Amino acid sequence: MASGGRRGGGRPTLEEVAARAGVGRGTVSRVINGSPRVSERTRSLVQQAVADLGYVPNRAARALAGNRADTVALVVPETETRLFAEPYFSGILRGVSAGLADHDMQLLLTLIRTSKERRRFADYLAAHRVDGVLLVSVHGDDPLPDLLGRMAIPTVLNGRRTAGELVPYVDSDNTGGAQSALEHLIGRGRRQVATIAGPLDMYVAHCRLDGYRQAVRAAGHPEDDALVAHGDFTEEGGRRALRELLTRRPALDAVFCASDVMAAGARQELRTAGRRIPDDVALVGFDDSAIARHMDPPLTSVRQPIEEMGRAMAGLLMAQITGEAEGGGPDARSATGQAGPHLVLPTELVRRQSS
Amino acid sequence: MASGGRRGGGRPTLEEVAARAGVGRGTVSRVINGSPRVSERTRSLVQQAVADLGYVPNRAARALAGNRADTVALVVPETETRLFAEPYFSGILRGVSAGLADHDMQLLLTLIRTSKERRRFADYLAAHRVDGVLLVSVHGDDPLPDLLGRMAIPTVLNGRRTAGELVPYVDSDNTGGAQSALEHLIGRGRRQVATIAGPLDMYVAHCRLDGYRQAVRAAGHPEDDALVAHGDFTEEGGRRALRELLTRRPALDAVFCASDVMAAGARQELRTAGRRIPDDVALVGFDDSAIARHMDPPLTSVRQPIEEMGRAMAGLLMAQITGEAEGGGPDARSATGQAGPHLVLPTELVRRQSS
DNA sequence: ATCACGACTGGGAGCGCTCCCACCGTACTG
DNA sequence: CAGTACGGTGGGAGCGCTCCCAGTCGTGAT
Repeated sequence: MASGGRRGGGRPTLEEVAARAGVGRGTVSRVINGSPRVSERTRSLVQQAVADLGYVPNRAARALAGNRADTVALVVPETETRLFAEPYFSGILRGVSAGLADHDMQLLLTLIRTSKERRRFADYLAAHRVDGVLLVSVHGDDPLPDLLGRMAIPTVLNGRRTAGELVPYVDSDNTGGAQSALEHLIGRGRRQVATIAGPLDMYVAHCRLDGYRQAVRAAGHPEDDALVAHGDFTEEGGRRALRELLTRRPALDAVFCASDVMAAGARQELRTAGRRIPDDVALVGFDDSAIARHMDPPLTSVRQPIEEMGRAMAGLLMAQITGEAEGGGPDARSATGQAGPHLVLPTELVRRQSS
Repeated sequence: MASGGRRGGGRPTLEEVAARAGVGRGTVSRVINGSPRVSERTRSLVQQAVADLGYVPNRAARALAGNRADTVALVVPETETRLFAEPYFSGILRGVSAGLADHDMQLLLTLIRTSKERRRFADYLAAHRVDGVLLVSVHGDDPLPDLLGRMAIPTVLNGRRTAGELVPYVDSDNTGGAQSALEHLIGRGRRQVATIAGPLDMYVAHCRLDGYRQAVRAAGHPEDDALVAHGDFTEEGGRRALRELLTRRPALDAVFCASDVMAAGARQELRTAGRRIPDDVALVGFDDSAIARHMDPPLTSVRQPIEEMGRAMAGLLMAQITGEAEGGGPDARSATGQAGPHLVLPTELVRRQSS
């Protein structure tokens, strides 16, 4: 009576498909998994049976027998509220999802709230619940990437922690993006271009500041540290930084902000100070978020190819999982403790009325 | 030596824990799953062994043997770009994740890209062995919820499709939110309050328009259909709708928009028309998104308790899965045509300078 | 002391799949 | 014409767990 599964009422099993096709279990498995060691005739026989029965392999059984999971985890530290307010996260998600779909991989989403959860997460992984991990928004001091490395779990970071990142990663060209913003500003005749940089313990902030400096130097402008202020990627930080800048260099005629949110803060402060945008001061942000489009005036900003980054992350991870050497990485190899494969995607300046 | 599992080298199994604790496999299982039919002494013995060995149950094995998955899927139609541009989605995600964490459930994220994928989705679910499904942003004509119902897969919707929604859902009080916005506007002396409603094939748009109408009526204002325009929740739609309104009722002194994005479009058009906000025309949006905070002037908007909605969805789903609602709950069966359990959470008006 | 009856406990029987080895026939080879 | 490769195939042996049925043991009633 109560034989058979209770829920999902009797989906066909491998064995049933085999019986129907008049072959053995092993053969069906081979067909399902695309093994070449099956004759064409048998293959189509099996495929017919699969179609007839509407057979779909049972993931749990597969995972158990195959010692794998067909699942990758996307790990997000929830403390990163910044992340959540932006389309950034959604874009990554989208790209990852698209990149994974081609491989019939599931996407497990893990928000890490507390350090307790972080510890528990290692156990999760240990229990073989995922074949690989994608890490979003890792800080320089995050032990997770290295932990994963030690456990030999394929990992890909979104953005590197330091210049010499060893774990495979996908990043956007932050330095280049900042440079293009500066070239744009300088090209339009701005002489005193200030910048509101992010906190330097974040590598991404470092890069953007670097791009700023390089462009200033390349243009032959004097390098003036008084034109550099730091924010914490928040609006309030942007406001504070702009007040500093205005105090130190009242004659500045352009500000490059390391994020749109800080630019929004800067804009408010500029208006308060009676400066017109872009007439008196040109403003450029970074991220090309919704804020940029809706700001008044609309904000020129550096766009990252977010969705592509997600897709690239999925690709890099799959390459690791399937063990391919993968010709995707331009220079680096994951061979011998050297830098793993990585991708740095180009950014693009989106010009709007603020500059 | 190299015997045992190939990857993640030999995590302890139930059997090993049993051996160490000097008990049987079944007993360990009982302890792990919190069965009461274990003596206190044995329990602590087992717990000690679990701790010593760092045992973590293998999900795949559990899923296979127990015919369940300890996993729920969050399904998002990717066509809803609107969803992705907003913190809405992230908020839901956050709430769901939090609500699920208490139950040790995994969150599987599924973006549905094409209608082909949508059709295959049933198989997908069956094969992937999901214990329940959370559906975000379902349209009125979406067959998925009913399909899931027929397959007896626990489901919770985010927002209902129609007034008489049969599938369990969590929604916010859209009608009430619109009402509070209108009361606010009318309370501040606005006489000709227009609205930019959403497309009426979306129930949420219906509700917000309803709230508008009810409040207008309650205030004793004349019901003027010329004060109602429709947008499609996009910025351009908002612009177009506002132009219509301005043509029909040049003397309007307030606009309630069914979304912040449409409000952003309306704002641009108002400015183009030389109307000052809020002096000439007060503007109120819905969603309290990032745009609202950064708009110029900052936009008064109706906030939904997004994260709580996510949490509530998780809770409702878990109740279904564990069977708490499956006979004892309020009209649990959706198959019988009764309304399933649901929750409608209150909204809150966030006042800013635009009104 | 005997019996019945719970409270606990051990372990067999799978869940549906992959892995892998033995095996089959056939087409070559020497 | 035996010998030797193979491409191709069937099915046994688990993967680590849950379910469930027999025990085993104490206890109270008779």
